[in-house]
Amino acid sequence: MNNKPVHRDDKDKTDCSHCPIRENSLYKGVPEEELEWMQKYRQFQVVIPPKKTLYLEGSQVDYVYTLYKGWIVLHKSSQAGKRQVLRFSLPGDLIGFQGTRANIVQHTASSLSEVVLCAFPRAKLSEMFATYPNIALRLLSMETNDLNLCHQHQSFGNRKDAYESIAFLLLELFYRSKNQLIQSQNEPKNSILFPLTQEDIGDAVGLTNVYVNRVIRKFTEDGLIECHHRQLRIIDEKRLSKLADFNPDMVVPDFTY
Amino acid sequence: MNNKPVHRDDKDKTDCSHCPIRENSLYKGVPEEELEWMQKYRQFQVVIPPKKTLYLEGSQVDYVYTLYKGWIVLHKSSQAGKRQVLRFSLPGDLIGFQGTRANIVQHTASSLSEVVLCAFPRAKLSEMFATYPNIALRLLSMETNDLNLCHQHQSFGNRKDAYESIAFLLLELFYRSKNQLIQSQNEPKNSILFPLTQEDIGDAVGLTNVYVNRVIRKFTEDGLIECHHRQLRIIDEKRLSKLADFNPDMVVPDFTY
DNA sequence: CGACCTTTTGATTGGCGTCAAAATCTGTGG
DNA sequence: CCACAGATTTTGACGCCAATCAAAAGGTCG
Repeated sequence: MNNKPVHRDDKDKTDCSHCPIRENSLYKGVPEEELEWMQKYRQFQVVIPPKKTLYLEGSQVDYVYTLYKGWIVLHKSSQAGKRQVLRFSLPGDLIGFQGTRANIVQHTASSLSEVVLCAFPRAKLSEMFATYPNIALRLLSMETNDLNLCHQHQSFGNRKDAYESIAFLLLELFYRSKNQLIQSQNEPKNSILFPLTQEDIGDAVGLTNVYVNRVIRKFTEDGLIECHHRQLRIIDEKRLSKLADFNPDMVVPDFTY
Repeated sequence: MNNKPVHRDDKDKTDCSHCPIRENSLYKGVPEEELEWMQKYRQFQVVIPPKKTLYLEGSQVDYVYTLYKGWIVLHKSSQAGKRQVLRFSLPGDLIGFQGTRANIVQHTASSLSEVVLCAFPRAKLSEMFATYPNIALRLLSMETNDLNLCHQHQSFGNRKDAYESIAFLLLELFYRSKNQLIQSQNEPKNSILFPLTQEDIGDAVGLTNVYVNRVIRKFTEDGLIECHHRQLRIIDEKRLSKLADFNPDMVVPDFTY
């Protein structure tokens, strides 16, 4: 994987006015005049090939991104070289908001497939909040949803076994993918595009790729799922949900404001 | 543990104007006029004895709380009855912001010691943001800090072993406690008040109380810590930090705005 | 002082990691 | 369009960290 952050030298930047802003949940239900204001500040579009780094842990990120197309993985690496996946970001998600002083981020963001993002300058956040306070509430809601999902992932630690953890993750991604405002066309009802390797799954739930493989095979043999060619099909959703102690409300975002 | 949420019937509510608002990090550096406005809306103070529930997973929480005194644990319980600790909240922390539609929270908050909280009505958030946009930025920063801490906790899953996880948690709590704006008096430099049981620790890092005990004993024998009578003393901070792959920046909040 | 909670210790078990190697897939260049 | 290199998946054997079960000892509070 190429570790050099993208668009440091401002190439790849193109106008993003053609990205349908309405399709991002951040703007759902926002009055037209607010949208026009937002539109003005969405500075540019970024297109990244698969397996590239959007930004690195410890680097300064002066933009907030909305993911328009493709999957991104947020992760951290330990001294020992092990990787912890924090979250898989799907189209419609907000990325790069978790900066602290001087906009330093604490995690790395990498593309899993080809991705398209729109960038919004963080420096304008203050102005935006002053002009449209409701956007602040909305952003807070999105952060809250992120935190709730993160809490779910924390619970991977005390689940019964590897089967439960992996089943939960698969269902989570299935439902989040189906819940996107931006829908892929020509996709069977029980199937989604799925660009993860078994190692990605392992790094998310805290298992080795070898053991993940054994579990996935078992699920396949038992007729619960099919997972080939970057496509995930949930065959027996009911049984899988029961195994995972899962229900969709646990992972689908929910907006207060 | 008594599972009935407190102050459902509005007892225990007293004026909280004597709680020094300046001591909460939410208000650090906020201009005097904004503070006065905030003060007006802090509705009441809540005092809770140890081991009581502030609010239950799935219930409606119409207030945001700032913790003034004592420790609180945020946790979830699985079908299997196992408990996952999401976070220990220390004085100065914001609690109960993670509500979604209709202010339903996804976790339970319980007191570990006697706690004192100040409550702010969520219904006033919108008004507050419109009046003082900078408070919105500050709240977002606090949420971001929470999320970063949550990401650290996610990484308990792929740490080398139990020693590393527990060492990290102890150091985290030590530094967060020392970093509080509200300082306990008469406290030795290398020691903090520590109301957790070994079972609490286990539920946070994903280990059994039995194994936590073995690790803590080993740390004590090796002269790394002392932990008796609700008091934690870090004896060999350097060695413990190395063992945990820890540095304070990982857990101490950091405000952009 | 007695009931309950928390800590401590020992023996046994098993889920998952580790190591290794083969099979299959994917994408890239000739 | 095929060939080849690297990435990913698959399979097997073996070992260990931490879970589990059980019970005793120490602490705490009414």
